[in-house]
Amino acid sequence: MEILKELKKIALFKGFEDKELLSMMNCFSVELKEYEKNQTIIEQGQKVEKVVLLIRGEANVENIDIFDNQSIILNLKNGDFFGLEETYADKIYFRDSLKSCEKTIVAMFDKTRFVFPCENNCPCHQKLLKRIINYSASRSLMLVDKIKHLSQRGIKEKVLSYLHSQSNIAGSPYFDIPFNKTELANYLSVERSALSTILWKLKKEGIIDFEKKRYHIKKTK
Amino acid sequence: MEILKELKKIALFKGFEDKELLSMMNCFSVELKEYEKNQTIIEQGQKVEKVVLLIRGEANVENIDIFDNQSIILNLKNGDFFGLEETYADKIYFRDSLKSCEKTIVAMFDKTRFVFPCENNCPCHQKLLKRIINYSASRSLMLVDKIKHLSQRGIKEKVLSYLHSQSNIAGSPYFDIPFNKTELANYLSVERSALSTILWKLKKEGIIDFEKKRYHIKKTK
DNA sequence: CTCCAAATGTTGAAAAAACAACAATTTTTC
DNA sequence: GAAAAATTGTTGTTTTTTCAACATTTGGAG
Repeated sequence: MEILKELKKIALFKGFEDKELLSMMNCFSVELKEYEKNQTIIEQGQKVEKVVLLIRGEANVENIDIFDNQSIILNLKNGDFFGLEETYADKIYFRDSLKSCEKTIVAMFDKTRFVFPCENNCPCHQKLLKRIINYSASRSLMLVDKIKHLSQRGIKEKVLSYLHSQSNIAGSPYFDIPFNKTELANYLSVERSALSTILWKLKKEGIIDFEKKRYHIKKTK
Repeated sequence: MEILKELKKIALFKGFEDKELLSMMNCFSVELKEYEKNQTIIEQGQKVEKVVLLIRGEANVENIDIFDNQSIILNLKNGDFFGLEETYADKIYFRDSLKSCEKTIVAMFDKTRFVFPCENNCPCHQKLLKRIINYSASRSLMLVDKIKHLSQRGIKEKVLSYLHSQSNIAGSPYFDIPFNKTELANYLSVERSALSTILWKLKKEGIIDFEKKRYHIKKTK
């Protein structure tokens, strides 16, 4: 079965046997769905009924605020969840939308299984729970990181803060980021054209280098 | 014992019996500590060895960034954890500091117990785990909220986004916030004097009202 | 290959925020 | 309750960002 291979690639299911995965999929009534580029997977305001796991592709968590402006909150890749926090925190409605950036495959999990583990006490729940906690904790830390970037006063500081953090995650001064320039401006919540100007200024000053989505931090600080 | 009464007030331990609490405290080698105003409870860069639970008082999560600027990431109250995410995400060092804003009592939990539940499979772990997940998930959602405020382009939009969200949490147009003006500016990462000007402008326009830490949203949108 | 659309870069003017310095007010401390 | 310290408000100047409009480049789709 094709899907099992995909699932096993995801950190959350590392080391799971085919049998375990199948029982898990049955237990959570997993439903696979496929989306084209720029489709809405979950709409802001919708009821929290499913937990979405990105199997393949890429999607953005987006929000329309009280002033009717749209912003990208997060970028999700395969292995990422959407709706996990809402489920565990007993939220009724989604406050953000999930939109595919490209051809995307997701697994829809029945939310109730996350809240009430199955009667037959299937072992996958125990195993999963620990990983889910780890996942949720990591996500929190990532959000704190984003807060740190957004808290920077100027565009220069914001983008350098972000690039340093990406470099740390990659463990190298050379790294790819998941955004093009327009999306990066959106992520950092700054004017695209101003970001463009500043990136080139930093390049000319020999502080960074970039080409498409690949960046290089030449000078630390 | 005084401490048991304090613990029972905390949402995390609601419904726990004295016996359970005592066994839990023993199991986690809980150590109580008291801090005066403006003391450093945990210093950025320190090793993650304890999980801190605020029992009484108030503390800020603060960070000094790569440009040596300090900012308040979060404000913690009784019932809030510090270090939980780092523990579950297997981080080695703290990337933020925890500083008391007033006289504060904290419980220091041995981190290893969070990672490896005790051999005797004590029931408190099971019970706690579920609540910890709920806590962690709620925190994530709160962080996403903060991101939404910081993503606003102008000071006016930032502060209104924050006040609306506080009003929602309180479930009323009248509500208290945990910050004075200086701290609010810090939290929203804007210039204090500029924030002051804008708050008064909003007041004169009849959009909001405020007095000390109490605010009132008069017009929605 | 050509055309079209999207992404990216550039510029100048307008708006907003930061900064700095100081006045007024409130809170704390002795 | 007076003095000191911290918080808050005010103002003018400087700097930065946004905004708007357009040029250039890139990346498909046919």
